[in-house]
Amino acid sequence: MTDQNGKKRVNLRDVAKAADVSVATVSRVLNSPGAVTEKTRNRVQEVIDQLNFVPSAAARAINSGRTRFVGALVPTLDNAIFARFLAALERALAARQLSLVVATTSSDQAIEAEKAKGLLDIGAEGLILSGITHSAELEALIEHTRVPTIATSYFDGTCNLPTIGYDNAAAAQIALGHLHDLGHRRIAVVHGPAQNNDRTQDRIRGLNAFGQGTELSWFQASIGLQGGVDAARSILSGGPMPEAILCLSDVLAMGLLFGLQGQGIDVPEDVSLMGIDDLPWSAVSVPPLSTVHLPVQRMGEQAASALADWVEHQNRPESALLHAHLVARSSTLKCVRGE
Amino acid sequence: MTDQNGKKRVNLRDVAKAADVSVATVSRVLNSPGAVTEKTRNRVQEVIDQLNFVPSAAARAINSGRTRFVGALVPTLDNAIFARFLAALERALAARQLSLVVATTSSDQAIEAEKAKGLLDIGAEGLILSGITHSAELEALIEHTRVPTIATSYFDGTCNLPTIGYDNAAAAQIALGHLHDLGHRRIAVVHGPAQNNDRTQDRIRGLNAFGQGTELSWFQASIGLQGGVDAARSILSGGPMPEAILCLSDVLAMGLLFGLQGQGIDVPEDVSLMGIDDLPWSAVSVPPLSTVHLPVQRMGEQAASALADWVEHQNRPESALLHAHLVARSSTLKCVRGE
DNA sequence: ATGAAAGCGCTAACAA
DNA sequence: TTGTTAGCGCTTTCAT
Repeated sequence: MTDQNGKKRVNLRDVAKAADVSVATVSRVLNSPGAVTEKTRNRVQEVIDQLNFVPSAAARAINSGRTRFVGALVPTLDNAIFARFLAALERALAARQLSLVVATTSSDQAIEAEKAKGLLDIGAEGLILSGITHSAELEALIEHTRVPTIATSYFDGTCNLPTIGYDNAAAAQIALGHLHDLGHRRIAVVHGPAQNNDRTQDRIRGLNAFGQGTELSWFQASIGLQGGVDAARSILSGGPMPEAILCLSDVLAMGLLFGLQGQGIDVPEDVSLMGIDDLPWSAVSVPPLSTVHLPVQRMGEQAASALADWVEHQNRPESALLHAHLVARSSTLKCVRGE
Repeated sequence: MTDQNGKKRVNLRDVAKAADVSVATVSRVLNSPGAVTEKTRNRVQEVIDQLNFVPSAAARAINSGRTRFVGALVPTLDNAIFARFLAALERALAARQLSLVVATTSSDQAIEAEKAKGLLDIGAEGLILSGITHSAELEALIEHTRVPTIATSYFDGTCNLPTIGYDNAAAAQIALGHLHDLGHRRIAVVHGPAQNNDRTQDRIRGLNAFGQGTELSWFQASIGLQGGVDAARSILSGGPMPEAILCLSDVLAMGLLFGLQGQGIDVPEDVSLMGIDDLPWSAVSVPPLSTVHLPVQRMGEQAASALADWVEHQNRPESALLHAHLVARSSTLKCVRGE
């Protein structure tokens, strides 16, 4: 291979020649230094440094079958929750000498399958997915290639794939439980598109199973901040004001907060507001947002170490449940009925 | 190479044998289909599909020198401005059959250099950097390997590297100009750590050059939202209230907004507030934030196409200046002096 | 402990 | 148009 400029890259043979050893020996000092005399090893290493030799990843991959990179498929980078997850994932992977190739799916299973195939085609040794619901093609692809794959943001001990994540239904129930404890019963629930999002579906399922005399009204918002803002309008124009609003994500809650404030509604005096995620801004908004903390950073770290271990030592990990917990701040207040 | 399971992957030879042609012919239908009879081509293609053959990226890379991926180095994923940029970049690269490997630098030049080297070692064909200030090692690395590299978020026609970005000094001046037009003179400027951030340095430089009777007081905030919140406290306790506050990023402005509101200060009645970036939330906050729109999505697209063209056709791109523009919303108000 | 040599899967001359 | 064959840079037996 020649560089784009023209002078060829230093290769094993060059090093071997310069160090007056065989290519095998050079290869050894690279891969199993213990199998080489210290004297030889030092000499070779010196030449390597001097010649600025970097083994070709491609050639190495072709022989060892290892490419040292994995792929992650997330719905979007435009939501801090995924960005935070990926940041932690990338950091933890890098510590294990693995690179991360990121692909976004726009929550579209067809795109997801296509990009996953693309990642595998270019040699990804493992895959990180979001959620456990995927297209038949993707499932077949994983089944067929047996590529180490971990589903995240979702916990399901019975899933074919190892899952590392939280119990979304429980997280939603924690939120609703908090509102319930404060005495709220008539609660508006705002969620994003549930169609292709099993995390959202699960949260909805969790709320429906909650019971305890709660009276839930449902609002589906479009994705992102603006969806929350619009939902505020829907809620305000859609009959009596609920006692509390539960958003199934912090981004939505932020939109709601702004939407309500824009209409002169005070949170939490006029209505309690809750989110799920615990993004950085939730701690500092005015009022600070009560929410359910989802341990996405830990999820990133655990997914990284589990996938690394699977890829390197064929240890298929067990699913891991990460605990979500309530973060009660001041956007929720005890319910005072009949003013 | 055998798969992690054990059955070996289908290779060119298998296909050739099954289709009863030579490996060269199979290679041709893959790479220059025009050079093969339609009849042969179809037959081979059929076998390829049937055997589910996927060419080995590593083997291809070793011969062609192409790996079809590039690396991007950003300070963090934890700021929407970079996440948005990367999202656009990834999308545009994918459209050109290039994958994106993301690495974060924490705004540390040593980490940046190290990760850049790692990316090159694994075969990155091109690099996207943030800003134009980098460690000597990284500059030497780029110089030496001649790897196509584009600096973003910064425009500098005289830079060694092609830059694709906006004029940070001008962007800051647009913001200050807006405040000036509204009659504000005593203005607090809040910026993040400038040490390793040439974008911030440039914005500061731009403001210093503005003149026109403005009286700037400077506040350095720590990174992120919390930095903005803290800065609000500093400003409030640090002497007379300024007429306006100019934040050198929207994240900081958001922190400021919350910090001020938390102290009972009304924006924009008590003080005008401005940001730079134009993140999604800026349009919907209460009040909506006046800011300077930085075209990061377009930057992602342009960087992708420029880098792709460079990598594929050795066309080194010219630097491109993307225009930032004022987005006046309601967080800024005409200055009323002496109440 | 070291070396020689046989591939890994593919591309690209060169021949036919 | 198609086939033969020589590598690409490395790892890995198998000898020595």
